[in-house]
Amino acid sequence: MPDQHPTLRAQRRADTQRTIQAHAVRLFTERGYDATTVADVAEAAGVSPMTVYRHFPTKEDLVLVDQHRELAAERVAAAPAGQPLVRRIGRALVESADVLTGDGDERFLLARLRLMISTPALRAKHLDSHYALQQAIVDALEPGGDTFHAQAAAGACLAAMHTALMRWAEDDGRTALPDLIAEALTAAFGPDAL
Amino acid sequence: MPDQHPTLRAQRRADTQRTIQAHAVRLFTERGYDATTVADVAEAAGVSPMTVYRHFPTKEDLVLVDQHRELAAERVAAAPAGQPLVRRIGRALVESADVLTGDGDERFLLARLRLMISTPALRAKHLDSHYALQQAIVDALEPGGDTFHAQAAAGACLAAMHTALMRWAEDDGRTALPDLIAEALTAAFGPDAL
DNA sequence: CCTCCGCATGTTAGTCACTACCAAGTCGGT
DNA sequence: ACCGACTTGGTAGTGACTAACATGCGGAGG
Repeated sequence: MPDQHPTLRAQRRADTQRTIQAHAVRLFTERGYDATTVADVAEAAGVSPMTVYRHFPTKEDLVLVDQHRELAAERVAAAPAGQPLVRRIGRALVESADVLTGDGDERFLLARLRLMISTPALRAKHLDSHYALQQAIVDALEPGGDTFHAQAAAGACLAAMHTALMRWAEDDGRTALPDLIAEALTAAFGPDAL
Repeated sequence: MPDQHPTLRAQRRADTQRTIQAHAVRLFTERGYDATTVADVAEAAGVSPMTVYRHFPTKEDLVLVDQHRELAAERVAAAPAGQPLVRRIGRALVESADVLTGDGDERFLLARLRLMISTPALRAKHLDSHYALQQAIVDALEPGGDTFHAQAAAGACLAAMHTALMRWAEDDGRTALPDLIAEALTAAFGPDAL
C-alpha cells in the first residue's frame, strides 16, 4: 500500500497537537493566560516544552489557529462579480461563518474567542490575523492593479464581522453567528448591504 | 513660585523621553525592529536599559504612542447627533487626521507608520490600539444601552481609516491624509458616506 | 526478520524582553 | 542647609523563544 500515507505518524502528530491545544485552552481559561506558562501546558499535556514549540511556534498560537483565511478567501473568489464589493465580501463572510459554526466544536471555538477578547496579547494577534485575511480577500478579488477600494471595503466588512464575533462570544453562542454577522453588516453599511 | 510646576523636572523627563524614542525609531529603521535590542536603544540614547523601561513600558511602545484616542473621541462626541453614525464618525476621523498631520512632525509619524506596517508585532499592537479607539468612540456616541450598531459602524470606519494610513505611508505622505481617509470612507460606504 | 532512514521528541545552553528590589544622586521647597 | 519626592542605575530573577545535538520509534527495503 504505497498511498496509505496519512498513517500512524501523521495521526499521532495531529493527536498530540490537539491534546496540547485542548490542555492549553483549558489552563488558560482556568488560571488566566499570563499566569500559565508554556511549561505548565507541556506538563499538563504530558510532553516537553520543546514539543509544544514544535507544534505551535508561539504561545499565542495555542489559542489562535486560523481556519478562517482560506475558507473566506475562497468564498469571496467564488462570489458573482456583478455585485458591489461590500455585498460580495459580506455574503462570503456570512457563508464561511455558517460553515465554521457547523463543525461541531462550537464550545471550543467560544472558549478560544473569550480568551482572545480578554487577553490583550491574543486580541492584538487576532486582529492582525484579520488583517492578513483582509489581504487574502483583496487578492481573491483583484489580483493586481489599484487595490485601495478593495482594501477599504474588505477591512470595513471584517471589522463589522469582528463586532459580531465579540457579541457572539458575549451571548455564549445563543444567537446564530451568521445572523449576527449579517446584522452587523447592515448596521454598518445600511439595509441594502447584503 | 509654587505653581511653576511644569518645571525643569518635567522638562527633563519629556526631553529624555523624546531622545529615547527618536533613537529607537532611527535604530529600528536602520537595523530592523527585531534585530535591535532595548539595550542598543538605551546605549544610543545614553541611558541605562532600566530608564528606557521606565519611560516606555514595552519595546513596542517605543514606536506606538497613541495621540489619536482622545482627539478622535472628542471630535466624535462633538459631532451633530442628527446624522447617521458612519457620517458622524467618518467626519470626526477626517478632522482629527487634519489636526494630527498639521503638527509638524510628519516625517517622524511616517517613519513610525512604516515600522508598524512592516513589523508584525507592531502591526498587531497598532490594530489593537484601534480597537481601543473604537471603544472610546462608541462610549462617546452612546453612553449606555445597546452598542452593537455603534460598534459595527465605528469598527468599519476605523478599518477604512487604517487602509488610508497604509496608503499614506506607501505614498510617503505625498497625498494629504484627510483626503485619503475621505476616499477610503467613500470607497467602503458609498458616495453618500460623508 | 533485520536494517537503515527519517521524523517526532527530549536535553541543554543561550538570548532577550521585562520585573521586582534596593541604592544613589538630584531637584524642589522650607 | 535640610528633607521629601522624583529620576536614575545596578542586580537578580522569570519566562518566551531558539539553536545544536542526542535519542528512540515508525516505516520503507533487502
